Amino acid sequence: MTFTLATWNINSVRLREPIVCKLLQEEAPDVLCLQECKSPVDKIPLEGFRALGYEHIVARGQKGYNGVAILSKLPIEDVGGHDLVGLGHARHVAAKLENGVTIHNFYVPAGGDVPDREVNLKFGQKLDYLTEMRDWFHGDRPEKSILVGDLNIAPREDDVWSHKQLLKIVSHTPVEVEHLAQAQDAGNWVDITRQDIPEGQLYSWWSYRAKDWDAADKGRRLDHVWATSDISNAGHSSRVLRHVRGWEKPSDHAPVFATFDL
DNA sequence: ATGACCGCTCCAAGCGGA
Repeated sequence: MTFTLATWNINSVRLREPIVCKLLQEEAPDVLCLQECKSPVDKIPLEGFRALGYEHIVARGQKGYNGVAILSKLPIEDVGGHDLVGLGHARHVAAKLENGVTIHNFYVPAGGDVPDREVNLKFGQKLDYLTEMRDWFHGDRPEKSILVGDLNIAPREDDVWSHKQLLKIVSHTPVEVEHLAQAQDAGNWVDITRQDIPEGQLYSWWSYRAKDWDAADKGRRLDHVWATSDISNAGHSSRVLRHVRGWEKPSDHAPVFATFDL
């Protein structure tokens, strides 16, 4: 079977409901993973999603911050949410499809402004979050699994508009890239997006602050799709829907899609 | 400086985003 999954940081699910519905109508992924819902679960506007065939939803939410949700046309089972680092944040939820594939949806902490844990508590929490991801996957090796989300790190030189200018900017510092690589290695996760699109600059986020995000094109690839090798060894293809960044009242992130032959 | 915006909240100034 062909299975299409998308991940999208939508920066408020209530404000973005119209363009979430537009994406579901135009692209019809089997599963859409959302981050930064910024809503308690019982306040997520589900009716429009249900009307489009997304009747299966698992989510974790909190008021005003964070929040992750998995919308699915296929039946899914809620297989838990991990509160890594004990922050009390809604940053992870997992769901299992009837074919046994597990989907992890993560929203890794952004990490604040200063890339130094001695002066910036949030940066330390981000590194600790990635360390706990590593330890979790090292102790409980994932199989038949897909991991997506806003991981808030652009690991490769061609994942940012200027490697040199971003080396000391949170999201592209060497210490973050190393922590992300260790979490990836611990689970033997394959970077599906870069396996499918190995060459060239590729971004999924552009700041709201730029006057013309498209012309400036100072982006970063913060949103990722990973899979275990039992899934990545079959066929797959990927795309970033850059044009969605230009929709009415947009998120600052574009959705990242992956299609698998399961 | 990428660079002066966006969305949230005890409703409005401050936090967080990255």
